[in-house]
Amino acid sequence: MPMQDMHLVHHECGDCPIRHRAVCARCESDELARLEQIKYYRSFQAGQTVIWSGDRMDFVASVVTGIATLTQTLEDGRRQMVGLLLPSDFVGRPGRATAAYDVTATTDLVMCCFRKKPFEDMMLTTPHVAQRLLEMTLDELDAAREWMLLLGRKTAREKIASLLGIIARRDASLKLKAPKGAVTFDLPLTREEMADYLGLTLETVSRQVSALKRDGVILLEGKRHVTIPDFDRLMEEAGDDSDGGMLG
Amino acid sequence: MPMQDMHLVHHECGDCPIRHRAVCARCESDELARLEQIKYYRSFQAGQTVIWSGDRMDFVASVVTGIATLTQTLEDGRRQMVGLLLPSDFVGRPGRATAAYDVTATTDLVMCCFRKKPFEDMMLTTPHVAQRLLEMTLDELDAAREWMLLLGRKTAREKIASLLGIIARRDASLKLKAPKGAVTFDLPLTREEMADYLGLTLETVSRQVSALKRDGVILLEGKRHVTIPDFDRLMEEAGDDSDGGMLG
DNA sequence: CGCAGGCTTTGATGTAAATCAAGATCAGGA
DNA sequence: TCCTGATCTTGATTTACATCAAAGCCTGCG
Repeated sequence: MPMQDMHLVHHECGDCPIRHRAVCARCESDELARLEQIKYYRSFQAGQTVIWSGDRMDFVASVVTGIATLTQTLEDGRRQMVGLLLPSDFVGRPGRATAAYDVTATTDLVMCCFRKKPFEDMMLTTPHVAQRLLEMTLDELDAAREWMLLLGRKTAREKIASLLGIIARRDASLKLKAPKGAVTFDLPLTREEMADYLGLTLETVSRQVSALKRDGVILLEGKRHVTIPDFDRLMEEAGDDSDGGMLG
Repeated sequence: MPMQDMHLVHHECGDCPIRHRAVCARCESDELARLEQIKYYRSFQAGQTVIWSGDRMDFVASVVTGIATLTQTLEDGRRQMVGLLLPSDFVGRPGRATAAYDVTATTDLVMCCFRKKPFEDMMLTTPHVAQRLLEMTLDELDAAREWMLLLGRKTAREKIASLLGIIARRDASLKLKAPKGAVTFDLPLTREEMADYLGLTLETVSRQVSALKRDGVILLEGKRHVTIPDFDRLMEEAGDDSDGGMLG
C-alpha cells in the first residue's frame, strides 16, 4: 500500500473516498471544506451516456464506482475507445468548455462532480491541486502511449492478452493485492467494447478469447468470468517489453 | 497570432524564445531570472539519440530548433513512435527519475534543458508554471488520443493523409499562417519513420504516398518536398470527423 | 412456458496491408 | 568520375484480420 493511499485512507473522506485520491492527495482541511461546497454526485445506469463529444461541459469529475469509457467516432461510424475510466479516474479538462469525447457508462456508474468554474478558481489558489492533476495527467499520457504501441504494432492475440492484463492489474490494485499466481475477475466489457478498445472487430475478439482459452492461458466461466492461472504467462502473450527500465 | 504568443514575443527572451512558451507563458521577471540560472543548451546531430528508455534522466527540456521523436519498442524489434517533438514541445516528466521512451533527433536538434531538481523546486513555488505544464500535458493527451483513433481505425491512405495534414498544420502555425489553399513543406521524416509513426511498413507508406500523388491530392518534388494544392481535399482523405464539436 | 432481443461463437470468404524480392534514385566520398 | 550505402519505389505473394452469414446461448418478460 503506497504512502499516498495511506494518507488518503486516514482522512475523513465521508462518502467520496475517491475525490481525495483524484484531486487532493496532500490536502488541508480548509481545502477539503471548499471542495465539499462545490461537489455533487451523479448516477448513471449501464449503457447511459454521460456526455457527448462537443456538448457543453461545466464540470470535472472523478469516478466513484462503476466504469465509464471515452470514445471517438469517425463520420462513417468507426469507433475507437481512447480511455477506460475506473474508480478514482478523473475526467474533464479545466479550461475547456466542451467535451472532447463521448463519455459512456459501461456499468452502473456514480461520479463525483465539481462545478468547473469554482474548481478552476480553487486550482489557482491551491497549487498542489494543480500539481496532483498534472501527475495524474502525465500518468494518463503514459497509458495512452502504451496504448498507441498496442494499437500500432501488436497482433490481435497480443492485444487481447494486454487488455486482460491491464484489467486484472487494475482490478487487483483496487483490492490492494498484487497479481502473482492466479487472478480472477469479471470482464466489465462486452466483446464489442473490447473490440472498440483494441482496434479490432468483435468477431476477432471472440476468436482470440477462445484461442487463449483453448491454449490454457485463461479459464472462462460463462462469458465474462475470467481466471488467469499464470499471470506471467499472460504477460508473455501480451508481448510487452519486460525489461521495464533501469538500463543506465 | 494568439494573444499568448504576442505576450511571449514582447518578452526579452534572449536566445531561447521557446522556453517561455513552454513553461512560462505568464512569467514575471524574477522567475525568468531563476529559469535563466538552471537552463543550458544541448545540440544533437540528425540521427543521434538524446536518451534511451530506462536511462537516468535528470533534466526536462523543450525543443528550440529541429525535430525529435519518442519511440517505444517491443522485444522483437517492432517499433512505434508515440510522439513527435517540434519546436516549443516539452519533454521529460517532473517527478520521474528515468526516461520512459527513446528520444531521438530526427534532424539536427537544439534543446533548452532545465536541471530537473531545481525545476521541480521552482514548480512548487511558482504555481502558474505547473498550470502551464498541465495545459501542455492535456494538449499532448488529446493529441495522443487522436492518434489512437488513427492507429486503431484508419486505413493506410487515411493515415498518410492525416500525418501530412498534421505536419502541414504545425509547419504553418510556426510560420504563423493558417493552412488555406496551397501549402508547401519539407517532410522531416523518412518513409520508415513515417511508418513507425503510423503503425505501417515503409513499403505501404511509399505506395500510399505514390497513390496520393497519382490522385493529385499532393504534389512531390523529389522525395521530401510536398505541396498540398487543396488542404480541404487532404482533410477529406484523412477521414476526420469534421464537425469538430459544437453539437449541444 | 416460450419467445424476443442482446450477446457470443463459429464458419466461409474477401481484402488491405505485410512480407519477400528486385531494382531505381540519390548523395557523398575516394 | 564512379562506387557505395542509404533511401525509396514497385511488383509478386502471403497472411492476419475484416466482412458476411448463420446459429447458439442466455435473460427477462409476456
